[in-house]
Amino acid sequence: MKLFDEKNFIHQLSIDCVIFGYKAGELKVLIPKILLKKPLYSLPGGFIYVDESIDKAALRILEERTGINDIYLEQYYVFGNENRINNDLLNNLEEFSQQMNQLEFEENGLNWLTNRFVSIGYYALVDINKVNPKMGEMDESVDWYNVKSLPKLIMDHNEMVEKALETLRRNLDEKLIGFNLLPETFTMREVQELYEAIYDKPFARNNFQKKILDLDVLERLEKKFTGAANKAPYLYRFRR
Amino acid sequence: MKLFDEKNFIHQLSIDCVIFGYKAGELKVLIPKILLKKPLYSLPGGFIYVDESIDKAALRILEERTGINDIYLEQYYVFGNENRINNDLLNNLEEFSQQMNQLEFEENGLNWLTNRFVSIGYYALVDINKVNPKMGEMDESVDWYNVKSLPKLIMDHNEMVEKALETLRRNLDEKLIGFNLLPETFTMREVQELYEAIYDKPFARNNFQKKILDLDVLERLEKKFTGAANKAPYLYRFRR
DNA sequence: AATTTATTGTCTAATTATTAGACAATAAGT
DNA sequence: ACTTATTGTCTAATAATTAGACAATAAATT
Repeated sequence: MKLFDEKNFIHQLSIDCVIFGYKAGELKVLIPKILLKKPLYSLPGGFIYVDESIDKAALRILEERTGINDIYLEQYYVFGNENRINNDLLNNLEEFSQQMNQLEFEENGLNWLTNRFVSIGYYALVDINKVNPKMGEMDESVDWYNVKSLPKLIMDHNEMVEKALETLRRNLDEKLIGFNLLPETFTMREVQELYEAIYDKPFARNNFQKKILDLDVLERLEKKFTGAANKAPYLYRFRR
Repeated sequence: MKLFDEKNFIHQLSIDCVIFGYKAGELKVLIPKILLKKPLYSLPGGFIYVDESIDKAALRILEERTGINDIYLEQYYVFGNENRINNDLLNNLEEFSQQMNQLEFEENGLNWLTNRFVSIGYYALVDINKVNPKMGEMDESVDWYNVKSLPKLIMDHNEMVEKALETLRRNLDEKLIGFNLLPETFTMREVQELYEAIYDKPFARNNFQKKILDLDVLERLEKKFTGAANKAPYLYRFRR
């Protein structure tokens, strides 16, 4: 058995990903549940090969979890407190990966995993419909959680999500990255509801529509007849 | 001789600092010159102890170079291309640190320095008058260079400065951090010239003054009589 | 087929923010 | 007393944002 080969990874450096998705008015985060007696929730993460760029490592980790490889992602912060140690791993060594005990753990050259880690935070924006969440080797399940009601995550991972959301908010208007969270085509109302979910505040419909159209990045397509008893909205597509 | 003790540092992870200062209308960066036959310019950098937070490591490195310990600094980006290897070091092994050769280098357990490195970029803002630039163990000199005319630096360090400047510009208005570059008291003209140096563009004097005063973070002190044949400007101090 | 309902797209007025122009105040030189 | 260069601030012009209004319309209801 060889879960991780220490020779190939940069030690004490990891990547953790906040994967944002959007559905039905809620901004969501993909959270795996780790297979242990006491359920543990953790951001999807991984390590960097010694001959791999950190961006490629993040893309690889994301593809492993989502099956998507042309994902929007951005490095946003490094979490490097001196006490960033995976105590949950230490406390659960015997259960970790098929009841391996401390001795076997060391024999397998896995001791480096119990050291202090510096973690590079990435956040990703995905069309939630395109994602086929895959479990990691140690996971029991993977689920989407509303960013406003996440479970307690290990270490400082809740703080990592918080900071990712702050960065997303700062970048949303400037970089026009929000459309990565929507399907190929969408209505203006869907864009507005997405923005309202991200900023957690309402926008005025008339002015929001003007602001988005003035960006000059949307292409208006045919109307979308929903069957509702009202004027049918246009569909739009993000271009460029 | 023991320059670096590999046991105590996190391997393949480094910190590099872009130290900004301001003088006479010019935004400057502190650049050490490394002691080798061919002169090499490099950002001041260092490594992280295994029991040290990355922020503390950055502060320690900055204090070593500037003598200041209450410095404003901010982590801004991680540079992690797979080819970030210090070729200049590799090519100059025999000169590196008192003519150490490849064999001695290995015997001293310094081989880890020739691996690929991931570097966390920090930028710092200092009052240039308070700084007493100190040379590192391998430096021949340390000098302030105008950010617009830097020498060719090793590896991707020029790119690191460029990205630090972009981040400084993005944060300047939002976080009001520019005053860290000025002495305790200053005139409005000096603030404006600082902003003009950072953004590399002129501002209208009347509106600039209004904008800065409207921030409500400056305290107006006595007038500054310069001896010039014109109205004496007020001195201001940044508060909070 | 006319009427009603809920929503969409857009227009205009009101408000606020930004930019440009102007000028009095003033410290020291002539 | 007059001149010069610069400072501090005011006001008008312009631009951007916000709030209010209303016609258009897809389908259900009468």
